[in-house]
Amino acid sequence: MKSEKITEAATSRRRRYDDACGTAHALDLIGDRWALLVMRELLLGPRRFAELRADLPGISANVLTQRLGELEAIGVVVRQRLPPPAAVQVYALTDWGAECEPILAVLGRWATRSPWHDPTLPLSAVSLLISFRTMFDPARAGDLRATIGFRIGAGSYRVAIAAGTLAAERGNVVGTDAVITAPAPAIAGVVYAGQPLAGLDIAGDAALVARFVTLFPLPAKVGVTVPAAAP
Amino acid sequence: MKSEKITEAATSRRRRYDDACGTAHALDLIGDRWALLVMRELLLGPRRFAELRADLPGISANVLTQRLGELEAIGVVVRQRLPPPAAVQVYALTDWGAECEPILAVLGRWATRSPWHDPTLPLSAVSLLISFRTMFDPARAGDLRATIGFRIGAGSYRVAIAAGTLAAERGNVVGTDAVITAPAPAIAGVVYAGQPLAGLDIAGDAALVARFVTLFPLPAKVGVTVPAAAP
DNA sequence: CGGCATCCGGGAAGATACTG
DNA sequence: CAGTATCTTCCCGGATGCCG
Repeated sequence: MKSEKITEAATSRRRRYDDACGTAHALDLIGDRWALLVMRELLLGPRRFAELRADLPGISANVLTQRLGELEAIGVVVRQRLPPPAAVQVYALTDWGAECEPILAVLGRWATRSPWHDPTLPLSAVSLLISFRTMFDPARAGDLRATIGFRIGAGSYRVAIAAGTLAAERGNVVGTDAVITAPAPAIAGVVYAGQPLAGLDIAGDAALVARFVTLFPLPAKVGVTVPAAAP
Repeated sequence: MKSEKITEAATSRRRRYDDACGTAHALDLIGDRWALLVMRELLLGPRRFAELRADLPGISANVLTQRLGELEAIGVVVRQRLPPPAAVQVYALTDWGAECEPILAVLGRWATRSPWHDPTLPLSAVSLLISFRTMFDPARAGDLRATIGFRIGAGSYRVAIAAGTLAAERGNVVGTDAVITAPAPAIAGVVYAGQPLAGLDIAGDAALVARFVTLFPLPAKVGVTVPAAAP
């Protein structure tokens, strides 16, 4: 019964591009609305249904259920039941699913050039951390070596910079050089919209944080050359 | 009047993600059905409406009209009227629009690992040429230096390989070391599905073509570990 | 023929309420 | 908390027709 559903969802989708192009096939697999954003929210580790719903503003429960089922059917997401006592169900990316990160990175970099991109909209913690991976500029970091902890809502994360590389992951903040406690949009406002550092709760090396927030330059906006109608 | 339509289409779309994440904004801009594939068809130069429709199997005229209008409104496509005598209208990518190529490349590479990817489906000439850019393996090319011409339907293209780089563009085939005349799916079948070279019409250096078709290895398929239902 | 508007049917997405 | 059921909205796709 379940296997029928798997093959049905994976192979005989109603609306598909009949195209050998890999791009078209990718869109057949993960081109549905919300699909890529669900995968984004799983990039830093397994999540529960309610967490996903809370961090995907505007998704409805039935659509989330449907997307998770389809992503599971194509082998991008697996459903895991944690062992007792915490016998809750979580969703995780498969290895192949996790390989979607370059897709998110390239899409994000392309879109930050858009004249309509608004970095002050709501933002999930995972989005922020992944954006650090995407937008990190090794040249600006130079030989900086530091770790910074983040407390965002109920979650904690750590970012390590060393030898021109950046690692961002879920984890506790003990032993980091500085700890930032703030909502994700507030941090994004400082890093990506030039808002003052004063809005953040910073513990530890404040000078380090002041430098950290300069390591993620946005590409130049495309000129507002939207073709106007000829008079 | 036109400007109203522009701001309407670009800023007040009905169904949008309220998310500062760059990926989400990219999907707001070019996440609609067919949008990326329309951009793909323009990557090798301006095209006319009927050409686009012919190379996007299954798109309907009104959807193509709508997509082109939206892509124009956001500044990704421009409409050009060629000067007389060939006073026809063509659609072209803007500079920003052309920067979508890494998106197509990354999506395509990710999807070729799919167990359901079928390289024998229909394929447009542009898709094939762009796939050469995406899948080219410099290590396999070594110090090969060659040019190959393609006659696909009514169009002609040329691929130049030198110093471990590949260039693929529209252009005539004169002066190339070999010329392949065949439909795009037939060429794709040889390069990506291991079909015999015999099916292609080859003029010039046949040994070069035999090597050329080995320069585009596909990544390993993901194991068929689609989670089965527990018995 | 090229491009666009309009109408219609089907189906996916969105919102809300409800259940184990 | 983790979904399911139901209803509405609206996008996609196909057909037709208008107009240059």
